[in-house]
Amino acid sequence: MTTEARRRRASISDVARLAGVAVGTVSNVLNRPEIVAPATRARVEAAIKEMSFVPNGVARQLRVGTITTVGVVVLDIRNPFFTDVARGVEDRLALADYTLMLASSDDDPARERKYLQLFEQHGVVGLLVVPSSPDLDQLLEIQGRGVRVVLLDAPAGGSGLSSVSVDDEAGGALAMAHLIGRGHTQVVMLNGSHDIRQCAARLVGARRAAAAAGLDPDDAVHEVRLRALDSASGIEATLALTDAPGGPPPALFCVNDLVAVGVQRALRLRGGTALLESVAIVGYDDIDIASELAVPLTSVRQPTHEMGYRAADLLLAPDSAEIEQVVFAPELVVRASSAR
Amino acid sequence: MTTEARRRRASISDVARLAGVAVGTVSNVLNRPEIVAPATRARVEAAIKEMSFVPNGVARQLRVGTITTVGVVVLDIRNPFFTDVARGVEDRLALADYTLMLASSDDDPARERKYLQLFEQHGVVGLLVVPSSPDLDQLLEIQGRGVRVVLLDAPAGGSGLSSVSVDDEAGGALAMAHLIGRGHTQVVMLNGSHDIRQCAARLVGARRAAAAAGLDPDDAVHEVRLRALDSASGIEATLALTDAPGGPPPALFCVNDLVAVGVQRALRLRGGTALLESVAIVGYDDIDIASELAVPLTSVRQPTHEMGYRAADLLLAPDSAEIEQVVFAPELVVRASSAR
DNA sequence: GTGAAAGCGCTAACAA
DNA sequence: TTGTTAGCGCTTTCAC
Repeated sequence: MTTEARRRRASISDVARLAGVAVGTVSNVLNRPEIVAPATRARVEAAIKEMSFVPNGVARQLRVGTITTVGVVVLDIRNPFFTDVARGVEDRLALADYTLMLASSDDDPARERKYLQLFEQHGVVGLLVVPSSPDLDQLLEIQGRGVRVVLLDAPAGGSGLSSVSVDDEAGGALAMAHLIGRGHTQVVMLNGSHDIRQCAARLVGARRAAAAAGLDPDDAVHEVRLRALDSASGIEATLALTDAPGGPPPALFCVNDLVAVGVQRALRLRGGTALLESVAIVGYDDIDIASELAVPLTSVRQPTHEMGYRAADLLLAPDSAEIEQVVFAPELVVRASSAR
Repeated sequence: MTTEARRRRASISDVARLAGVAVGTVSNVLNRPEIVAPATRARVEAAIKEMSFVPNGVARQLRVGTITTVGVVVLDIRNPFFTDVARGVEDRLALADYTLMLASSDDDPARERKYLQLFEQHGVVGLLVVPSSPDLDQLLEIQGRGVRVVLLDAPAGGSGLSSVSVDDEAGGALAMAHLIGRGHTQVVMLNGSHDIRQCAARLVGARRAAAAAGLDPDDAVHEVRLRALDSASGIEATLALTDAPGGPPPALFCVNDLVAVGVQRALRLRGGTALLESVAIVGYDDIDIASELAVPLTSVRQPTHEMGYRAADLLLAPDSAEIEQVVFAPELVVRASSAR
């Protein structure tokens, strides 16, 4: 009643008092309006409007226990690959009238932990995560507490988690085999940290393809480690390579398209279109603009939308605590960057 | 104690019982471990581990009332412009040890409503939103209930909300003036729905620039409405334009770079590089790959990261319920697509 | 059809 | 230092 009363958000009991009914009745008009008498209902609704009352979802959730939100944690929100996957998740979730909340771990296990904890504490019904480290303990624990967890873009192996991923070794092999088919026997792979599973696996695949072609993997694929998987790192590494005594390598396999974009920029910076056209480049992800680059990019395509969709599917599946591993196959899309 | 007991998640009182202490003590080891005796603390910690207890964040929040999460709602999560802004937000938030949760409204006011409601019910401390409609009522209401709200990429005008935006009219004018400077007196603007403020404003700016150059706006800028702001729509519209009697227009102003990417693809589809090089194209946003397209794209750059950072700044500002409008200036980046 | 009251899991006084 | 207890705002029996 004092002026300071206006500071606090109205609660259900404030509404009840104003309408002259019990809190239970207000709750009823909120949740089962049909069972309350029209007259009281009108009174309550008026009171709700009057106080601009919004039910406290936190309290509701505490009482009811569940919520229809799914948390998604990806490595990098600026990478179209992940947002495309997220879109697939969202599309599937929408069918079931669930909502999605997204967070980006930035490849940092500490941030990942934090977000997982945050989501769990918020009571999400499930978690879709692109793990930033091979350590699945936290996820296993979370699953143990009844939250449904599905690994995204990483195979769960025998860990006890469901997962949806793409065969990265196959993708690496596809890229390397293609380059070898074009006559390259020495390729530089611009790769990320091996702590990132995808990076390690793509290298393994590339080496396997080299071996399969009768080459010595150690000689055929030379790895350069990037400190991040974006175009800036691609520029940096390519500049260094180009300025080194041997000059730029004749063939480059980039662990993702963003890096390849940086490579193209750096090559053009140093030697214009001529230099750019003289090196074979293969990227990974086949993001939207791969086909529109200065030199359209050969890339390994992954079924992003489908991955997200399928992962959400698994998440939403009937309680059958069935653990399932879905592995999609990548596909090589050949364009000018490697096809001269 | 029965087998069914393992079904439910352990609560603080379960832990207390197992450790032989009071719930308050468990709460203390959780929140102020230093004030509890080492011996009891050890006992409690053992019990916590034993039961794999995770505090119920929902209950905590209900009790404590607040939380350090900020909700961000953007129009399209796949548009790099928005994710770059989100990154700016995140960087600022991290400084204050706040976390960000992201959702995409997909330009759909109904979805926006839903997410805003979800975030509010989850008790976020603040909301950063790129509004999908000019109707700010819901946001005003939310702010009225004590949640801090800052508009992103839209000026709040006199509505009573704070906002961080870029002058879209100026951006449209920049693009148009440039094209006029290149000798074009007829430009087609590939635009989105005028319900999207940015789209409407950029057109206004373009017309203003035409008028300023002594041209008749109605004649100089011909608008084509896209149904979405992505490359697919750009392709579709450009194909239609190109196949029409007059052929493709000599100058195109795209409301964003994604659309411009589609334009380039469509032109190449119809007339190869020759056709592509014959039309002047200006995009908007200057996304990362604008400079790496087949024909590097002239584009209007917006300070994305800074926008997000500043918006989060406003959100986090001391309770001084100061309403503030920040407007950044756009900048034209000229590249080959318009510079022949 | 409506009211009263218990309790979801937790924190913060306050007592002991 | 530790225990007890009152509520945070809501839903849901169970009476009336």
